Amino acid sequence: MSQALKKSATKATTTLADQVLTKIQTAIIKGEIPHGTKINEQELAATYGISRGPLREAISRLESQKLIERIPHVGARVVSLDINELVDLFKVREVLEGMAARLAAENMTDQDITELTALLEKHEQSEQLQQGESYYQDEGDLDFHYLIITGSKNKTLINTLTIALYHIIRMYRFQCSAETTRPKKAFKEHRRIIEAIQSRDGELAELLMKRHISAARINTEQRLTALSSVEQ
Amino acid sequence: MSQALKKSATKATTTLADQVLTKIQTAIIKGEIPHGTKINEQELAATYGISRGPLREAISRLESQKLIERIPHVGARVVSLDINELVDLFKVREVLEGMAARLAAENMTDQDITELTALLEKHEQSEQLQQGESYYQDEGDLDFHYLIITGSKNKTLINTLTIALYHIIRMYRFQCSAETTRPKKAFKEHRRIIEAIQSRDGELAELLMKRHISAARINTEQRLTALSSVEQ
DNA sequence: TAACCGTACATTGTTGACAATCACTATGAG
DNA sequence: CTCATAGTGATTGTCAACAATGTACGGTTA
Repeated sequence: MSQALKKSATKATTTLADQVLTKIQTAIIKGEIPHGTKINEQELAATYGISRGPLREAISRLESQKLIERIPHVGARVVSLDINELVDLFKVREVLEGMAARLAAENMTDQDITELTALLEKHEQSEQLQQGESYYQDEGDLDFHYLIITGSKNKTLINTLTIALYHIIRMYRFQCSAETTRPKKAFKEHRRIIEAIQSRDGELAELLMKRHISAARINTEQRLTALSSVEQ
Repeated sequence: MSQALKKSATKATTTLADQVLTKIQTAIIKGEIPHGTKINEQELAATYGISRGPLREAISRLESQKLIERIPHVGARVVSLDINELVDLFKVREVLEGMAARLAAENMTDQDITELTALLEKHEQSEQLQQGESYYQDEGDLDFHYLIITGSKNKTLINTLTIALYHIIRMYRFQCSAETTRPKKAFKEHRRIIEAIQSRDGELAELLMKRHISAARINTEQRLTALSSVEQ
C-alpha cells in the first residue's frame, strides 16, 4: 500500500529538469514558443518557477533533440524550420523508417501487429475529427510511425529516430499540418504497409514506407515553396 | 593585430564545459576510463579542476553522444559495449553511410574529391604504422568515412552520424582495433568507393559502402562472439 | 539464520550569488 | 555623415553551499 503510494509519487518526482523539459518541448512543438525565439534563461526559469540550473539542463537536452540551437556566451534560440534542412531530414527519414519497416516485418511479435492494426482502426474512426485541423500528437504510443519504429527492435535505430529526428517532425506536423492535406492517401498507404508487415514481407514493407515518406516529402516541398513564393 | 590576437584567444576560450568535454571524450574512447565505470561528479570535477556545474554540462553532452548513460538520482556510467547493440549500430551505419556515399558522389566538389584522394594516399603510406597497433583517430578531418559523410552535404545526415553514432564507433575501433585485422581488404574497398565517387556513380558508391560496412560488421561479430565464448 | 526495518552516509539535484563575456548605445574623430 | 571606440547594461558561464534522494550498514525480530 505504502509501496504503491511511493511508486506513484516517484513517478511524479523524477526531476525538475525533466518536468520542465517536456513542458518546453510541447510549447515549442505547438508553436507557443515560435521559431527563432531567443531564450532568456532567467526569464524562462521564472516562468516555470525553477532555478537556472535545471533549466539549463532542460535546454541542453532540447539542444540534443535539435529543437534548440545554442551558441556559447550568446544564447539559445528555438530552431527555425528551413525548407532545405527539412527536405534533408525527410530524406534521412525515408531511409531509416524504410529500414524500420523492414525490421518490423521481421521482428514484431503478433501482439505488436495486433496493436498496430488496432491503432489504424482507431485512426479510421476518428478521421473526421482530424480532417482539416491539426491535432497535437502525444509522444509515442498513439502514433503509427512510432509503433513501427519501436517494432524494429533495433535500439540504435529507435534512439536515432525518436530522439534526434522525431521531435522536429512532430513540430512540423503540428504547425504546418502536412498530413491533413492528403489524409485519405496517407491512410491507404498506412494500411498497405501494415498488410506487408502482417505477411512478414520486409522487402515490401520497406519499399512502401519509403514511398510513403517520399510522397510526404514531395508534398511538403511543394507546399512550402509555394508558401515562401507567396510571401515574397 | 590585436584582432588576430583576440581571435586566437577566443579559440582557446570557448567554455570550461567544452574543454572538459573533449578531455573526457578522448579518455572514454581511449579506454582510460573503462566501460561501465561509475562517474562521481565531485571527484571528476576535482580531477579536471572545475566545479560541478560545467562538469554536469559536459556529462549531459556525453549522454547525448551515447558515451554515457544516466539515471536520475542514481548517477552516470560509461556505456558498456554490448555485442547486440554494436551490431544494431553497424546495421544503421550501413544504411546511413551508404546513403552518404551516394549523396557524396552527387554533391562533392572536385576539390572535396581531391582531398579525399590525398587522404587515401596518406593512409597508404602510413599503412605499415597502423599494422597491428590501433592508433587514436582524431575526430574528423583525417578519417575517410568522415570526409564522405560531410561530403553528402546533408545536414541531418551529418549530424546523426557524427554526433550520435560516430563516437561509439571510434571507441570500438580504438579499443578493439577491428580495422587492423583486415587492413588490406579495407583499404582496397576504400579505393573502390573513391573511384565510384570520382566517376559520380552514386548508386555504385552506395552499394560498395554498404558492403564495406557490412563486411566490417560481420568481422566484428565473429571476433566478439569468439572472444566472449573464450571468456566463458 | 534470514529477512526486514531504520538510521547514517554518500551522492545527486537545486539554489542564489559572483565573474566573464557579449550586445548596444553614445560619444568622438576623421 | 560615417566609422571606430569606449562604456554601460544585460545575459551567460561558473562557483560553492543547501536540500533531497538513494545506498549501505547495522540492529532487531520472526
